[in-house]
Amino acid sequence: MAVDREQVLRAAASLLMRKSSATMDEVARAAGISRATLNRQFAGRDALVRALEELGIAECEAAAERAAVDDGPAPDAVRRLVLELEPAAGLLAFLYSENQLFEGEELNEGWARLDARMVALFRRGQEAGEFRIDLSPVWLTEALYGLLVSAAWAICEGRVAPKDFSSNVTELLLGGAVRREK
Amino acid sequence: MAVDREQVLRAAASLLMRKSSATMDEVARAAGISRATLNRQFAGRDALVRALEELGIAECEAAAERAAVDDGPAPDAVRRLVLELEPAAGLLAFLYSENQLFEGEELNEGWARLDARMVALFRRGQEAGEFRIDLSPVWLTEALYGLLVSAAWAICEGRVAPKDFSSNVTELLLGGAVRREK
DNA sequence: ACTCGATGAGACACCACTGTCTCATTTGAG
DNA sequence: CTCAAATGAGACAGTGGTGTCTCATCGAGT
Repeated sequence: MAVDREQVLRAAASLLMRKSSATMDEVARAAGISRATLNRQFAGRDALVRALEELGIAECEAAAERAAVDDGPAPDAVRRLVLELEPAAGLLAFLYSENQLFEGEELNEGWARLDARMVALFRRGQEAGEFRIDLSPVWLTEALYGLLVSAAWAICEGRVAPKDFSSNVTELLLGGAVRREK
Repeated sequence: MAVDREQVLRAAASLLMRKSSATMDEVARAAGISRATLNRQFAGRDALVRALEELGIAECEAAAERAAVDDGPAPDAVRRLVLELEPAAGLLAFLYSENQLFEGEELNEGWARLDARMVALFRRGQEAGEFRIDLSPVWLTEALYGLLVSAAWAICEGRVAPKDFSSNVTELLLGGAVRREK
């Protein structure tokens, strides 16, 4: 009987990704519960969004863990990371558009941890001579987020095939659009 | 005396990029006019957003025109395009997060025109052997938008230097992150 | 069968934002 | 200067979403 909190969060994320202005009533309906129950679990819209933020951070950190981003060649680590991040891309896309979170000058320190991890990954690749040094690790991190969001959106809109998600992001991020002579 | 309509739109875009949920009153204040005047020029928030959309499309098309995206090598055309698109990146970032526009299943045909133009550019590059063919033109177009928005955001947040805007976007989109042997 | 906790449905007041109105003031042209 | 148009400030009700409440129902464990 007890509502599965995480399942509610996933339904909310799935809906809010497509319609960020969805009503609490719509969210509840999408999760298959009543508005009353939704409010019992999350005290207000803010709390729901915060919970989604926490979930997003947790999923990203879990993905980074599974991908073992600190091991092996950096390009391979990026490939593994994107692969593991794919299931969280939709949630990430929602949080990305929710700039309200960062408006309150009080951004969750989880993002800082994640950013630091990503930046370290790209910096490691640069120091190993695998990544070019004229693109800052910070920008590469931002670009990774941007590409993940773009890919999630494009798939959601049906513009690109879901199966191409990770290869699209990885190949563009690492190799770029220009044809390379081997 | 007559309020400069375009100036109002720019102020609105500048504010809404940072706070997409800004009140009409906040928008008016940011534009240096009263709410009454704002409502006299744009009949409601929808009209304002639509006007911003039109402005964004017009700026992108003007940029594509100035960049002469159909002339010369495709990679150079992309470089010129990004360069010309830089002033519109902020507005683009706002519109990008305003998925409401596309929610109403009635997307402005201007976007379709722009998309077609971008897709044609990337396809041209592929057919000339300049771009790799394992990344679809549609995805490259989406990625270009995503990188533009990411760069605009990163600069707005102070994470990357404004002067690196075009090189960051262009170099990553065309060359990727991996170091290349010349 | 009983009971207790959780849920759904609905009602309710509250609040912020919106759109519109009025009126005094300002601006610019003739 | 004079006047008409535009603007700013404020008031006003309407609206949609929110948070809270009550009450009936449901379901699982005893």
